[in-house]
Amino acid sequence: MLSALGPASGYSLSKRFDATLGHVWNAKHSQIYPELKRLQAEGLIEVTDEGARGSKSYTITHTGRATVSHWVIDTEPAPVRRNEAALRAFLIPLVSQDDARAVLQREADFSTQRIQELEALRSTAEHAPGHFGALALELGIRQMHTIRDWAQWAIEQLDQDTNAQAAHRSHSPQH
Amino acid sequence: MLSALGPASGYSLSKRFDATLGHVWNAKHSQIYPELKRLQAEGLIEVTDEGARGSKSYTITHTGRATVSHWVIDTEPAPVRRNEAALRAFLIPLVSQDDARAVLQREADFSTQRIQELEALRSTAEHAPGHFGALALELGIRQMHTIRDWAQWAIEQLDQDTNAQAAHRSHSPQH
DNA sequence: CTAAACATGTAAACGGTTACATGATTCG
DNA sequence: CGAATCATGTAACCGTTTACATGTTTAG
Repeated sequence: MLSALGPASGYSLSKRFDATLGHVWNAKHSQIYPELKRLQAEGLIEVTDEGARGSKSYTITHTGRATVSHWVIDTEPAPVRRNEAALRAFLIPLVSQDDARAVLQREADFSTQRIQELEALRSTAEHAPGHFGALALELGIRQMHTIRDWAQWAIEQLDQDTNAQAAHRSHSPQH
Repeated sequence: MLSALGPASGYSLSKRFDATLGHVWNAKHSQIYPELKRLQAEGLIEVTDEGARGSKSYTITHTGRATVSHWVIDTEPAPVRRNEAALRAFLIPLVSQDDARAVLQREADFSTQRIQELEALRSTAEHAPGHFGALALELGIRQMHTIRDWAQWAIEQLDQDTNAQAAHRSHSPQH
């Protein structure tokens, strides 16, 4: 984050996480402060200013920037292995048809809400095309659309299964 | 998993994670064995059979099944807070245009490969419509499509930006 | 004056991964 | 007979969250 958005104190990094990066990667202040010390000890960042109320401004070093670039370029994509929405989907057959519909509808509603929040962000200056976060924000929005569409599709599937079974019963009522 | 796919030993659960649920939620045997003991102590599962080589077959109890259903129905969706693809996207402006293109292309290629793997799964009996895993698999496939499409869109964006800047330079060459 | 915001830290606990460790059975 | 597979466990470590803890400055 220091490499992308410039120098900051632990406190303002924490605010940046809440505002900008939170939907992509998050960190609490209790993780940030020790991490800043560790990065400083490794020479990847340095204290460049000390302001009011004991605040310290950290700036990324040349080595630090190189390390981040290297990570971006050389890290190979890995499949996500913690997908809570999909886990619930996996277990859906355990619950009643009505409960299943409700669960999926809640997922769809939640996504709709997130889409609105993220699209509001998109019109801010920091997320203009070419800026840090613009690509990530676009991906976030698309992923929310995907979950919403999937949930609506899944509800239709449930209903079709029900109708198909009902139709089958009415055609062969004795079996 | 015991509630969805029936009784299993720690070893076979580990195999099931590798085969079926891995792309959604994963667990290693070192996590599974202690967890089975914990769930047993809480009365959510029980040992129903002891086979060869000291293998123990665990079955979900009535309470266990109720607990899982309750979790599925009552857990509200939470925004994902660890999205490595999006994090890389966020940091893309740090690297050169060529490197950026390569990173995005790798992401697209990786997704294409995953799509093929997951679609191969879809034609298996366990993933037929209405079965455990069918909805989750569909979501997984759609999410991979989303990343692939997004990466391709992002590459186009990069190229358009370059062209626009080149055009701008050629129209006002002195500035 | 006091509540909110600014600002920084530490400790305990938890979930998960990696590595260590052991032994039984089957297949070639 | 030896390698692969079946089968179960523990220990150390790491990243993260929750809770604890403290002090300063600003705005109403």
